[in-house]
Amino acid sequence: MDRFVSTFTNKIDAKGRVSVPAPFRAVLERDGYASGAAGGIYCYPALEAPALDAGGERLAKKIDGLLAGLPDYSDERDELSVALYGDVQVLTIDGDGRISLPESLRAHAGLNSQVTFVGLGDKFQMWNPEQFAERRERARAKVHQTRKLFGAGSRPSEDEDGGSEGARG
Amino acid sequence: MDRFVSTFTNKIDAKGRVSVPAPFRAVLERDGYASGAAGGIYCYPALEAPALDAGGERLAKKIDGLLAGLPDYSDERDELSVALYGDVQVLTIDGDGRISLPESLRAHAGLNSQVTFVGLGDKFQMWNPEQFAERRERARAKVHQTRKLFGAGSRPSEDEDGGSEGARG
DNA sequence: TGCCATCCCATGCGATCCCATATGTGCCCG
DNA sequence: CGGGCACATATGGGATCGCATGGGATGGCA
Repeated sequence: MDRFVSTFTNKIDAKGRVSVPAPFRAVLERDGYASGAAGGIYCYPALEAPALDAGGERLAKKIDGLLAGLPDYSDERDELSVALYGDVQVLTIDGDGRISLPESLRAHAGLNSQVTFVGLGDKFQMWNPEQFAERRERARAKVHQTRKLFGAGSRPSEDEDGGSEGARG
Repeated sequence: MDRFVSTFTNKIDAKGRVSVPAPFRAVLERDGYASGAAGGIYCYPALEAPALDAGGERLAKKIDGLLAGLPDYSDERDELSVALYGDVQVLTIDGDGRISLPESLRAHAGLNSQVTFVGLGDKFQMWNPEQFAERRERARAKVHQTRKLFGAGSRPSEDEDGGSEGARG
């Protein structure tokens, strides 16, 4: 597997450390992260949410690509550069698969005792569990509506609930 | 055969494990699932039914397809990703053809002692047997009615036989 | 020299693997 | 044509491994 999927909630211990979910670590290793050695997790405050974005090399390259698409000295690029690179922290995973989150990052996401890791494919996010619960509800509602858009065009009978009666051949 | 068809009902054991019907396993293997190795079953709560949707690589690609059209760092994409990837669990099939269902998934589908596997072609669903029975009754009634509209009332009572399509009793 | 970050070790719990068993099915042989 | 044997599947239980988590030790930096 090579994508970040599903969600996990882990504890922050007294020293500010938190275990990175094992499946995510596996993805990071495939993504060029040499466990215990050089490399690291790129982590920065999410632009529009009280959460942290994080990922490996692939994420770093994506950010580069995003900036590359903008004219060199545009305001937009400067803003994005500052917003993205400016707050990036390179986190290292210790021998036990844990990272320690700097205070500045914890503050942005409102992290105190627990962290919810949310897989988003190319990257993952770290949330305060409660705030994430809200966000998830919104996201679900949105998918609901988006799905109808998709379903309308393609195969109306194949998706979701109507399918149960298709069991018999 | 390369599609999920028919229905099977298996037990959940004390550890929360349940056997994936052998025919479904066969489909999964053709779909890129390397038994015992990397890969897995992608499983998430169905949006409009108390059931779980599940499938192999083909299903995963479908999910990717939904996101493919959206710009990389838009808020919209993040939101969709949360709902799509965030709720997905990657289940691994053990050496005996069983998966173990996490509590979060079991809760959504109301699964306790038994699971009804329902083939839907590209994917399959997992239901609480009782809830599925209800759902099927409604569906059957609907079909009946629809048939009358078409004037195809040729075999009004013989069709469904109330069969015991479950693998075992 | 004191504080902070990293590393190492210990532990409990849950997940995974492996083996055993029963039952049903298909096949082969008589 | 019928009985028995071999195989596959589903299911239960025990053993083992990995992961998350807590605490102590060690080294670097101020």
